[in-house]
Amino acid sequence: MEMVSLGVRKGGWTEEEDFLLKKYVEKHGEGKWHQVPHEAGLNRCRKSCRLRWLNYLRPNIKRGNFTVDEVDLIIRLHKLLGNRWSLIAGRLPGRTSNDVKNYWNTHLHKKPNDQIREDVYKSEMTQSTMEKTKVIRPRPRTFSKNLHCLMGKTVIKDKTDQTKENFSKPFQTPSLGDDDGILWWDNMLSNPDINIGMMTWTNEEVIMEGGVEKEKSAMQGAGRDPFRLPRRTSNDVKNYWNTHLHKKSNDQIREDVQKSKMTQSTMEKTKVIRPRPRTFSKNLPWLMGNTIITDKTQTNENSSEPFQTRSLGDDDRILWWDNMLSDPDVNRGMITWINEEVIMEGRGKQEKSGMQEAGRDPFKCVEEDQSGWSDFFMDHMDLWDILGDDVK
DNA sequence: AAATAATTCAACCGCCACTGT
DNA sequence: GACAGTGGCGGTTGAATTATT
Repeated sequence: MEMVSLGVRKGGWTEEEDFLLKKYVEKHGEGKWHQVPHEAGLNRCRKSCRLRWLNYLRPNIKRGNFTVDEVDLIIRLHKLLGNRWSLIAGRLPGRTSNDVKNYWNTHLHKKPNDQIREDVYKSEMTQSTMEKTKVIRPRPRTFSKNLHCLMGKTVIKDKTDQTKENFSKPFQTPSLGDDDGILWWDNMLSNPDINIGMMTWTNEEVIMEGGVEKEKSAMQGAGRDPFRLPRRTSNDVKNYWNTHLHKKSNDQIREDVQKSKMTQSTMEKTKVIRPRPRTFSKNLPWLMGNTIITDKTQTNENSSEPFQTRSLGDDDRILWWDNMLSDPDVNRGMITWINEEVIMEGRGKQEKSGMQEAGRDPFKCVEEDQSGWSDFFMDHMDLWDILGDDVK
């Protein structure tokens, strides 16, 4: 895992490196990343430092599963913005663009949207075994009909009937086949062309062609080149490699290990921080006999309070898990009025090429004292209606 | 229990836009 | 205008973990 290229460390970060980076950024602030490795005493490239800070060390990063509201917002914003993950993440307090991107790629990209919603909702219900979860819908906001970005638009009612009267209820997934349903909901179906059958010998031959040395390059090539193994995903190929082909070159691998032993022995052993697991298997031996205190469920009554972090005790084996969840300052609440303001303002200012023309962020923040501010606080139009209408 | 498949997510890579010279 | 340095972003990878067979 650990690699050294041109003297710069790669791979997982150690606690020591994290400490150095955090210490440096807290003292000098973000930015000037090219100086960070040298001045912080890190043998890392600037990009690696920046990424580690933004995605992991930065305060207020929100951990844990995405809520129904967050997923809802991701879907809508993705419909609006495409793969502009940083922009989408900017509307999800505490979430990083990497998290959003990963979530999209692993949960949302291949599933029908109604299935996504159902899954997330079920997941939330399951997680809350101690008390029932009340899903808090983002507060519907009202906007002036005179708002420049809304001029001439017809406001479409949310077909799920999520009105002011019932928005605190769990979201009702629109039934399948409801052709009067939410149209924005429908366009994210998975690609039916994916070959889900067994890996054939022919494909194996493709990989094996040319002998062991070519296996690895073919493996990489296949992962990157869709023409190499049509309709096979990189994951298919990877798993096939791991289970069928990898073992065949064990002798070669052992040789390589032997050869590299000399080099490895000179390398300093470091304690790499393992990625945090999202879920635990009930059968994990080190969890046996341990009591897990579940998250405090967020309800209407306590929605203003910070979440209670998971408490797993002092066991060294799970201490790191606790550490990763320990920041109580995370904004776990609903989308804020400011965020909605930002979205609306951005929509109004979009031009044909406005997204790029205006820089990477089409959403310009509006200061409270700027003109037009008060226009936002008006009649009965809610953000969801507007976004839903707009993305049709 | 072992093998296999699927999932997760931190990290890397390459590209692009911007800025200064 | 050309070039280099930098910051930022999205696409992708791959090890580890979990789920399923």
